[in-house]
Amino acid sequence: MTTTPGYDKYAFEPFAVTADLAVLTIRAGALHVLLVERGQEPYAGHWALPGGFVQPDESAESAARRELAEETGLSDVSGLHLEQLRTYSEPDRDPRMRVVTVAFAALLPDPPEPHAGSDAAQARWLPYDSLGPLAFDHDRILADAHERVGAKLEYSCLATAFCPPEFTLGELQQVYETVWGAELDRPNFRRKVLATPGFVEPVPGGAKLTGGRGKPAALYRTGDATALYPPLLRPTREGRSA
Amino acid sequence: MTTTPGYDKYAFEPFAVTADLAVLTIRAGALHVLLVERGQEPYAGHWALPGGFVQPDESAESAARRELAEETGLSDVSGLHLEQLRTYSEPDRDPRMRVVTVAFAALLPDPPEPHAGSDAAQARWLPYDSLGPLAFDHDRILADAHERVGAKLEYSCLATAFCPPEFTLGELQQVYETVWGAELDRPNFRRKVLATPGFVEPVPGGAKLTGGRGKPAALYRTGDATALYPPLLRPTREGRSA
DNA sequence: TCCCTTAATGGTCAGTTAGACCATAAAGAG
DNA sequence: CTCTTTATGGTCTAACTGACCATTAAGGGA
Repeated sequence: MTTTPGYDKYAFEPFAVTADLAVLTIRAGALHVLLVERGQEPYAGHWALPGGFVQPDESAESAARRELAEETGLSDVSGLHLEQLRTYSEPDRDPRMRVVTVAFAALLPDPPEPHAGSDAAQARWLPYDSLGPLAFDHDRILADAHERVGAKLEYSCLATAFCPPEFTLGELQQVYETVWGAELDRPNFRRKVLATPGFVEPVPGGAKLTGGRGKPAALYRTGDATALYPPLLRPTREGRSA
Repeated sequence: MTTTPGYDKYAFEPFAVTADLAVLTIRAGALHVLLVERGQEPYAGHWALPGGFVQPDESAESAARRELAEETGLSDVSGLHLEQLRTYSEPDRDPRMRVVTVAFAALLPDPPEPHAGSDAAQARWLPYDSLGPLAFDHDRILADAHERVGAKLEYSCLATAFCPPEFTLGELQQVYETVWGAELDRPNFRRKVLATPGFVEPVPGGAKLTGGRGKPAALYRTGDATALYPPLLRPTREGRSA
């Protein structure tokens, strides 16, 4: 197995391939991530993104969805939004061996209590802010996931993936505000969402009443649109084009 | 080496990992792709994206850049834009063995004549339109590359990566038109580009004269901006939000 | 040499959109 | 019963886009 470039083009080193997940949700108005506590070295005691090896008969996407089901304990993850982020392949990302990781982002509506994986690792929802250093390069993967989701909110109808089947426009707005870390004007947000055909559609004859302290809000469901055109741009960030 | 999910989480199958490239350029107003002709089965005689195995001491990015240098014959590829697209890992994408491919898109200004790789495979620039079926799932990879680049032109200053060090606004506009397959209004395009600080900056005291048949165009260089805000959106495509 | 064509550049004008903001309605809390 | 809270509806203005016209400056051909 030579490593000389160009010497034998078909020499190759077998790598381990894993699928790791940045599972995001919004709980109590804050972005939360599903993390597992590592029980062994390296990074014993550190939090890490859930994930596992891709099996011979499955794609990275299949592996990610399987892991998602295992870690969240959800019986049906087929409808959840799962998005491939990118692949991390630096030679020294895992001190034990050469591991190539295909990273995914998953978006969940309500935070179900996490299910302890079969490896007995503790799985918990932790707030995105106030996270210590994660194991391996998972800080970077998580940051990439955050940035990707934030960007996709601009030009896609992805935000409803964070919402339960029926939701109010206030909840939808909170998704944007939480992910972007910025406040939005409520009437303007409302105008934009309702002006986009297929983003949301009103629930036939309902309005949410109890819990809230103010005027009851109308309930909406996810529409059939996937793209948001023109986009809903994040509040101006100075130096964005620098 | 078990494949039973959950049975032994740390069982893993070693995979071959390759980095494949969609090298794009614009030649004579048409989008061209660098392809190599396969000399052996499977897909002997078919065109394929250039690529190769990731070596033990390099990341997928390094491998992609190395392949890029080998296939194009360029001595310095360090300044070229290289972007990771996504990873293709379906179990049956290569009939010979399990191969996981990290795909990249590369953007080149002027089309240098391709360099025959060390495996003696013929490498050629072929027009993006009028391509027959490619080997493996490279059709899909190439389509994904096209879509990604087209999307990034909207909200980034990536277009100059297709241009030589000094270029006219007409050339820059042709990049957009070629990738998007749509015509743009010249004065409006000019207004937008010049209104974005750092997108392009004028060459100190020059104007392009000869070759062209009309009024000589001013020359510009790539600016220091990377993002385009607000974005330069593609002409309205009906059903975009459906 | 003198048009004619071509392409770059400069400008106008109206429709659309986004951001800021005010006003009203409808619930619960005290 | 009034105050607070939240949803909803509406206005107004600046910015931006898209369509379009005008002018300038080159080369080509009669």
